Amino acid sequence: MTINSQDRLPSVDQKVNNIPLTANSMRVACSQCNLRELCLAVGLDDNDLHKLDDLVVKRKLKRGQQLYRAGDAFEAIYAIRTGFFKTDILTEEGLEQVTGFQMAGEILGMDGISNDRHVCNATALEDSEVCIMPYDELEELSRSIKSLQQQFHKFMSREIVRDQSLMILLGSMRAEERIAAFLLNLSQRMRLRGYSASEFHLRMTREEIGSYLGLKLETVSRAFSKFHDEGLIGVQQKYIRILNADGLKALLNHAPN
Amino acid sequence: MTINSQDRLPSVDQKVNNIPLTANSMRVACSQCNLRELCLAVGLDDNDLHKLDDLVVKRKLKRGQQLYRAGDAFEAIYAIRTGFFKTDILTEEGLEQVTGFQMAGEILGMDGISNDRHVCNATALEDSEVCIMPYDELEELSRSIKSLQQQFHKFMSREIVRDQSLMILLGSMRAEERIAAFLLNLSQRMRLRGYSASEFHLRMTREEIGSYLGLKLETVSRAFSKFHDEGLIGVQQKYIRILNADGLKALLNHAPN
DNA sequence: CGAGTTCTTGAGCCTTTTCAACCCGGGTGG
DNA sequence: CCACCCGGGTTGAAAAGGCTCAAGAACTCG
Repeated sequence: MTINSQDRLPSVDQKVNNIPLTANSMRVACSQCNLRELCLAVGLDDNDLHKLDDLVVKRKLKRGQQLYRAGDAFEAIYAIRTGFFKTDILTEEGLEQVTGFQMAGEILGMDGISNDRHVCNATALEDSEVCIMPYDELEELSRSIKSLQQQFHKFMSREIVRDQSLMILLGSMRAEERIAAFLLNLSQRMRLRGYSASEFHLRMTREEIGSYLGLKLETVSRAFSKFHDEGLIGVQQKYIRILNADGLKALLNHAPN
Repeated sequence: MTINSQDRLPSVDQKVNNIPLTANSMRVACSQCNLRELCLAVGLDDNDLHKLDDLVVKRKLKRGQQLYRAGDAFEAIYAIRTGFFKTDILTEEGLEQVTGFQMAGEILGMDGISNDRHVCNATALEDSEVCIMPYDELEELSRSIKSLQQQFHKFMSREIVRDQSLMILLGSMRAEERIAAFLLNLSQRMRLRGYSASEFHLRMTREEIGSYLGLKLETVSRAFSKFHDEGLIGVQQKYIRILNADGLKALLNHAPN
């Protein structure tokens, strides 16, 4: 069960062959990517897609490998082709705090633009593959391709909005609400990518979930157990089944008290 | 005590007179603005500054007025010339959560880019003045002026980074740490603008502070009182003096336990 | 000057954390 | 091949931090 495959997408594939896909294994064609409707390439025509192709290079990462670290010089942003990442920040006291989990089609690294240095670490939580988009070139290209510019701005703005909903979660929800929201959000993003929305493997530990949600791992574990007992979800370690999505949603709408 | 005045800035003022500043009171010249070193105009040369001038229009707001509301069509972003704003979101349950406080030189409205609708409300907390920058035109102009494009991207990225540090605050600090961090952050931003970093008026209520920091207003009040008793700050309602900034900082670095 | 906010402070309660013990599963090495 | 080890997960009991509720004080604004 993979991403919405090409049948849904405009048939640009015939014209693609002027790009030698095989010659350099690191080369990748946005025009052929089945994620292009999720990614920066949305709305580009064939011609512009090829220009984007020219600056994108691919990189594979093993589970546990870091794509970039806090403090690294900022050189590129990254689109996830396959796999799963977390971003985190080491606080002054040395605790890590997870700031996000990212999956296919999402963009990593935009935090680095502000100071020419990355402010967080990005780590692959499973074997993954990213498209490297050198920032200088992307900036230049987006000056000449209006829809690329617009798309890029939308991605940055979406990141801002995403961060704000996390702020709301952290600022106003109680533990079980946070966890319900987290599961529903994951489920929704899986669906968007054509995977099952009702069962999936968590790629992160309870501790990482807790860090992301501002909770301790024990609290996460307890909430999972409680939801399990109530028949809302099935839990076997990292394997999760959503048994009653409406029940989870009800936890959210209900005022904390 | 106003913003760092023009002595620090390049003397572009002589050439500015081709723009009739007086003719239309709503017209405003970035080239003459003493905030231009903080704002989108950073790094533009005279020529480009004038192009930016052409698209910027000014608007005044009284205390309590809203600049835009959640759901409004997104048409422009706004640079604050003078005054003080909050942004907030109404959650489904009808509670408002404050997502930020903004002051002179900061940009409002970038959340709207992602969906062509604003996702939060922006409200003036004192009489204020903003520069309206119609987004379509700004986008177009930033395709032709590289340093404007770069500056704009940096502002968006800075917003992402800012949101992430708030996430860390909300996710890993205890009440007193949050409040110490909040005061130090305000103080720092006042200093950047040439105001006193050690005494200022809070423009927001305890409830708004609490909402922003994920705390109840009583908790905010208690922390203020405690800091006061410890000689860290002076508090008289909204008038705050920072008496021992290092003492406040020490609260942060100290691991929660 | 009075009404309505906003702020402060106290007491008790509730949620989440802390600390600790234990379990489970998968690898490793004897 | 089994014993052991170790990281990750679960569960319980006690402690703590922040919240709720409530009353009263201080300030603001018409």
